[in-house]
Amino acid sequence: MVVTRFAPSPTGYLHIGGLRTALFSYLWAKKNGGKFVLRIEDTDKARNSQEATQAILEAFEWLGLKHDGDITYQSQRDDIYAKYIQQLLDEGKAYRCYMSKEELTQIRETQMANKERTKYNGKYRDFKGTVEGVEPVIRIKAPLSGEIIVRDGVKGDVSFQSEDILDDFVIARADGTPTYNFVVAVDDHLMGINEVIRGDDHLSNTPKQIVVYEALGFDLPKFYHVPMIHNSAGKKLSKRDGATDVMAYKEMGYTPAALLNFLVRLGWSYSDQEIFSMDEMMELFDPKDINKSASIYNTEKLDWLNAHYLKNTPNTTLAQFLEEYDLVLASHDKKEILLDELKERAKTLKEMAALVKEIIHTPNSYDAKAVKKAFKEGFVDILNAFASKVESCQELHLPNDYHHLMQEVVDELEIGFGKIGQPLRVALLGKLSGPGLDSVMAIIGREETLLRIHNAISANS
RNA sequence: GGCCCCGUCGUCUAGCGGUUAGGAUCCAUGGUUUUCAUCCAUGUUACAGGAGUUCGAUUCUCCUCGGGGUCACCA
Repeated sequence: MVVTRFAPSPTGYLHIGGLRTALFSYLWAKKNGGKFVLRIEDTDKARNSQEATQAILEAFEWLGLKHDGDITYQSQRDDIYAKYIQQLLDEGKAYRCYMSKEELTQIRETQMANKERTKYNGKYRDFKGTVEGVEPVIRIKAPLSGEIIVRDGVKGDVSFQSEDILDDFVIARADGTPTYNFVVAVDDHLMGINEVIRGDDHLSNTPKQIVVYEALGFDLPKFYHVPMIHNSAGKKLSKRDGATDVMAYKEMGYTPAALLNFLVRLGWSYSDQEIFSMDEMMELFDPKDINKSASIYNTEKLDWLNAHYLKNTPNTTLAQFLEEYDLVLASHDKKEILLDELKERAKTLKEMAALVKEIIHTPNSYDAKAVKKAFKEGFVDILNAFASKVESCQELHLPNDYHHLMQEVVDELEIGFGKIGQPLRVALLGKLSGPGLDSVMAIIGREETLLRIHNAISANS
């Protein structure tokens, strides 16, 4: 069974890049009828917070990504890690190192001055005694030479020379807490994770983790290192790059379907297909089709996708989404006409909410340019002619009912459609752009239509 | 700097030795629409450079250049 995982450190909100690797992991597990588990990497007590964990969970909830089983918190597994550390100590695969931080720094500085790579010198590798007054760290015995090959499902086989990249790295700090590369390997194994999909910034950590796997006698999982998402400057996307908080996309009015579709196509493709429902993603996603190169984050396509999904969202769902924007449309008798009209025009839910408000609220001002263009000589007569038709007609419900009245005015006065359309538009909406007027009038109704026409005439003549 | 990864339109990408190098987005133009948007049509734009292998390289190899990642008692 395929078991994948998402393993964030809770130092902030869920970030767009993290969400993408989470999505890839989720899809791959689901496609294979496997499990997608969540592990919170909170071993750094100084930097992580409960709120951050909640923020990540909230984002998952919004997007409908469900993890399987209980969440694993690394902070609650100290005894497990201690056991494996002791095992390595007992087997002579790890040792206590009494080097002071000062001495370590000293060595590093010397190495840097000599333009050598910085590495621990192995001073305590074979040391058996103890040193008074120093709390030791525990280091793992890493191979001094030889080759480590990461068999990566995205990048192919990547070969590292031990002497280039390894030294006896710390697996437990002086205070006894274990370090990242150690716990990742232990937990991935213990949690049964056999397919690791993560950012390629971890590729160079992988040899270290392999050292841990091998020291403990664990089988290696399959690795997939997915390329970074870069900002427009070509650098790794970071929190400084503006909208990287997943929940910010909710506020901006994007739907989960659009965001997920956008992200799945960033670094992955399935021939020419652009639109993927969740079901299609689960059916078609395969990490072997992930791109090798980094992609630049650019939301133009997200806007297009969002607009696409809005057009194809049922009105009842749309009405629910819009409740986030203080719009209660459930009881509006013309909500179908309203939403049908607006979902073709809005790129985001936020925009759509604003458009709804523009229609249902009586305009309290008129755009100056629009007034100049539309309220030319004779407009009062035209509007009055139309208003009297509306007044004399009691049964007006559908856009077509209003359209007929406009047509009659146009025919009787022998004018073009624009002659009535422009002033009527400004009267109804306060500006020269917007949805079809017949629909607008059907939505706001006969009384409101008359009110807006009269308001416009008295304010502008 | 060492090590590692990457390099097709502005952007997301297809391509897996022979293609007029395809799609999407963006942008521009035209059409539809009383307006704006949608929608439809059309168009501009790409294989980083250089050697080699081959009858033939975007595709394989090497070098150069460019970009990125990583080098902690952070994760």
